[in-house]
Amino acid sequence: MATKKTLDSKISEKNKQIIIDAAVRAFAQNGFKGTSIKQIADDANLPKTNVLYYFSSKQALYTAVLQHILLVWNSSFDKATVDDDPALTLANYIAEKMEISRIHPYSSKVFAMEILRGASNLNENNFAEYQAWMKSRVKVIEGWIEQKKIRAMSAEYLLYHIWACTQHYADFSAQITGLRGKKMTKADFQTASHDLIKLILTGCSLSIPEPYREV
Amino acid sequence: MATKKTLDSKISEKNKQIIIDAAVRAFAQNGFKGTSIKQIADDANLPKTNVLYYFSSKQALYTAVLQHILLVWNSSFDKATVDDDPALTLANYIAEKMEISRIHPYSSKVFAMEILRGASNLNENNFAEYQAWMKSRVKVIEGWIEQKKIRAMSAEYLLYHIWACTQHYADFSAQITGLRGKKMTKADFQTASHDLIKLILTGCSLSIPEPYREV
DNA sequence: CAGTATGTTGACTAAATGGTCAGATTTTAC
DNA sequence: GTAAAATCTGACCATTTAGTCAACATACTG
Repeated sequence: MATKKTLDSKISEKNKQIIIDAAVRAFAQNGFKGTSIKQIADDANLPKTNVLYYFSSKQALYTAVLQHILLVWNSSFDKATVDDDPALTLANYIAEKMEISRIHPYSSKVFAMEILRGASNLNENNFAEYQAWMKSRVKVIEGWIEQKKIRAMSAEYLLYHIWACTQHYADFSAQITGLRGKKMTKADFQTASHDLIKLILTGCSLSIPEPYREV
Repeated sequence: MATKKTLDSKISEKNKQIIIDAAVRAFAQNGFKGTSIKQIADDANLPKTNVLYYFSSKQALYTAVLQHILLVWNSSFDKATVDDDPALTLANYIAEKMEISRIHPYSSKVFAMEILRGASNLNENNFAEYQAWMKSRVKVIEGWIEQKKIRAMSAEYLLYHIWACTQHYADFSAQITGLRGKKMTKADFQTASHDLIKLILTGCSLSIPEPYREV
């Protein structure tokens, strides 16, 4: 009885991962209701019943997908303090969020859809954690304002605006691609990222830190 | 044969409007696949078959909803020229888009979902029109830059950022409500709007026009 | 007012799909 | 090596739902 019962076997863990990856793509493209288990199973190269062996229902799989997505979304800003430099901290945060949009567009889309639909699948726990994060981050920004390191403004709205802009590049990629006539490359993301950093930092009356200065 | 065949009767027009309104709400909350015709019919207080009398299929109704939404989204910025004042023009545009988010949150959500899912229901025509709009608006902003009325920056990304922030207040309202513990009031929207205008205009090195100065 | 066009509706059908179950196969523990 | 646990899978079922149809009702037109 040395190994814990809850410790998943290698094979179980591997298959769950394959299924979740397929599910993220499918949910992002067709939403919860619009995605069938069969679709996910086909994409994962498994029979439908096998998917249901690992996840007892479509809802359970969807919940697992959401939790999985939340795990990925950590950033250095989570641990920033009032003693850090606001310009560099915010610039790094924006750059990291842009990179997440570039690398995990499907995750971002699933999350966006979940919020659009009313966030009814995010549990109390998720929200409590989120609220605590928000409270502490707002406090850091307000500390910067008190120290006159950054102009007076609403820390809450500032965070919303950073999220909105950075996530836009993942969530609305179809629109952006349609308007430009081609997909944004890695280099385009770099340009957009620096452009956004300049917009927001300048908007906060901060000067642009060295690593983000060139456009 | 005086009246055109295509001219809808009063009763037809009225019912179509009722159905579309119900459909916007339903699609925003459950997505295309997740919404049943019966749901829409119930919400519109009509039998399901009656809905199918006016719209030959769910897809046709959805397409009509999208076209209907696009109609609403005009703004004074559409007709701005390089001779207009950039600060006031952009501030007005942001304020208008914020107001649309406040008043038509369901429309914004349906549109966002459509883009998220790949925009496959927006036809060539829609996109061509959109591209033309974009091209002409970028030209205006670049004109301002040439005249040194506004700092050098990417006009394209600026527009994306304005859309992202303003639409965020409609599309992500569930998240915002969850984080604050209560829904944003009209006054909150006003504050957020002015806050955003200050962020973006300052970010463009523009001073805030009189009507938007107080926070 | 007669006849046609428009609008309304319940009954029905076919397909899709979430989920169950029982039995077969493979892996793991001792 | 053997038994138990974990994994795999096809057959099956109940439900939901988009869309059809035919009959009936109302509005419009000359």
